[in-house]
Amino acid sequence: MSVPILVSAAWPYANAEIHVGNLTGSYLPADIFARYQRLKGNQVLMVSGSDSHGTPITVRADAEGTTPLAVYQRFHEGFIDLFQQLGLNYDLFTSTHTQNHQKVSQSVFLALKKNGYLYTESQMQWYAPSQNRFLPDRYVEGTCYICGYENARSDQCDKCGNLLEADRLINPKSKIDCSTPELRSTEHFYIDLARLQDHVVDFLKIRDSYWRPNVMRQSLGQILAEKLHGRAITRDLDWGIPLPEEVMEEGKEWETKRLYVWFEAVIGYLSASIEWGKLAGNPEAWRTWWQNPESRTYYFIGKDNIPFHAVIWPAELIGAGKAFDEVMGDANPQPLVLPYDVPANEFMNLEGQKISGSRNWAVWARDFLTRYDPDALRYYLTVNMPESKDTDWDWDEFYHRNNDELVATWGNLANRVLSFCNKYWEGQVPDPGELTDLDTDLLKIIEEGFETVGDLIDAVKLRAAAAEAMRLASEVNKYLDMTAPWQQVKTDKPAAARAIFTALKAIDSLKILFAPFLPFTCDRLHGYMGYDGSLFGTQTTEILTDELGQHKVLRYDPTGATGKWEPSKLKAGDPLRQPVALFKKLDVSIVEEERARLGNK
RNA sequence: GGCGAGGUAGCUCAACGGUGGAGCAGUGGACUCAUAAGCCAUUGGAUGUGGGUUCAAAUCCCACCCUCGCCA
Repeated sequence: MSVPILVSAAWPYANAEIHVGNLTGSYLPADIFARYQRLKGNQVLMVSGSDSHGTPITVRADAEGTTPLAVYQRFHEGFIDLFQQLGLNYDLFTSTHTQNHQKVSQSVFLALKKNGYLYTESQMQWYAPSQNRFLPDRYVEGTCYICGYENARSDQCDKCGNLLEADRLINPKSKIDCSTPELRSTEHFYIDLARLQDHVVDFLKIRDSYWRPNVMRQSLGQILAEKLHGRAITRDLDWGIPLPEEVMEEGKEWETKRLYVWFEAVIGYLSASIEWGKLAGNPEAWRTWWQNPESRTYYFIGKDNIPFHAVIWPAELIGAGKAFDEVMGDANPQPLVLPYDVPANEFMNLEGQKISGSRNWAVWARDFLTRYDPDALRYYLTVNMPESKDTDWDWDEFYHRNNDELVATWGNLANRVLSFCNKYWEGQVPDPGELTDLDTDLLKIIEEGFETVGDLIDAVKLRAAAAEAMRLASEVNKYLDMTAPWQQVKTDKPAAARAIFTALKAIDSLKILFAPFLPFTCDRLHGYMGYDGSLFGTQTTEILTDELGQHKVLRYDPTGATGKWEPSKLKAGDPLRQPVALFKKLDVSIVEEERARLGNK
């Protein structure tokens, strides 16, 4: 039975490079999970994209003297480059700056409106007559009316720390042109979360038994403590998604407003699924994951995003419901599937301190890959993944994990057995004759790994799953020491053949157990074991054009993927190839070299 | 100052109500197929401090101390 599984990975915000903490927080666990489910034969759809709207991007564009579009595109292309290098197999990695996403977001907006979950309200906001536009809070500075500090932001003073009432700021100035702004009333749409609260609480209670406690605490716990209240979903800005035409016809003032980025970015999971279907030539395909009660949707995110994915996004889905299909013009409207799990990770620190891009206290992923291999990074980030609490990236630990576990336990195991076999049986799997209990016991232990490792991945306990696979590799090393084929080969070659056959079969199985974590090296090992073709499909990029311009996407082509989550079927006489070491042993000097890079710009 | 997370073997972390574990490091040993890798044995612990609940607490409750983060 094949289950539809939607793997949603957090949308990286397109105004900064990706560091190792971002990877281990959401993108990497999503890929490991998706690869496992693909090997299992489930119907996997893994989607994400660049979050390309919002004030931080306009601020950066202003600072660099360029456009928000250029800022977003530069980082977006960097993300795609990184994800290819690291083997993150998105079925579609797109962007929120597409015509498709715009239409889907507007449809969710209209569906919420149709169901009565939107209302409008006025608020006072700084307006710059010199530019004919409203200014976001962080664009207005002035003198603090409490402490007299001259560069206080309009909403808050960095000197005395007080929250300020915008209309009492002394000598307000626009940060853009130093002109004097004035307060004007502006009207916005709000989502009526108070009226959706009961539905959201029911949704969360059903999932209480299997969600991570930290996620439950920040969703259900928070709601029960503080209640939900309406939240503005539009703002005065020109970079972002305009309101639907139906709304703009209601009044000219709506033409200058955009959807708030927190409201539309999460809709990306839905819009990307729809875009993927169109690209695959099946525009209805998205319904398999979004309208099928059997479908399971997983959202891999960092802890900073919990309220948006565990509360607000479900509220949007509940509030839109069948009306989404109606707005999109479908004759047989169906409700939308709510999140099955939100396995949010905590944060990864770096050498004992919080990662900080501005202080260059970070290990940048693309920079890392110029010196080390992707599987070495994937392994260390997996065994040190912050699944239940913050963890620490430590270069000395990276060095040890790489050399002592990846190289010594697993890589060396594959290498020693393949080399030995090539030496004495001329590159063929030897005929074992009849297996002894010792042999079948080992093979049984390894076969059980497909259950134990698989169950752990299913439960999104990835670090435990990787540790279990490594433990099984250790079992094979023990078996080899017990049988000692290097001695047997001198006195009893059939016995040596039996041991090497058994070890080869175990390694062939371990190759699959490790594949979700270490796809590059497992694919190479697949070749050394004599197979043609690869375990997984291939990644491709494409440039697409729509009314908003061009956007680059990363896609996944499953054609030619031969990997299956099942024990080895290797048999006597199968040909093998000459192995090359799977992993690079690192010199201890890298620890100090890498530490010296930190904090320097 | 408020909120949150955490303090378990030298290091990184599991156990989260029922005899304190793993990996690495350390020590001793046998082996040599392999990237001087692997294997066997073994030394390390008032689970931050003090109280409480319980037949039973690293685990639940309270106070305090320390670390880190977020907000201020």
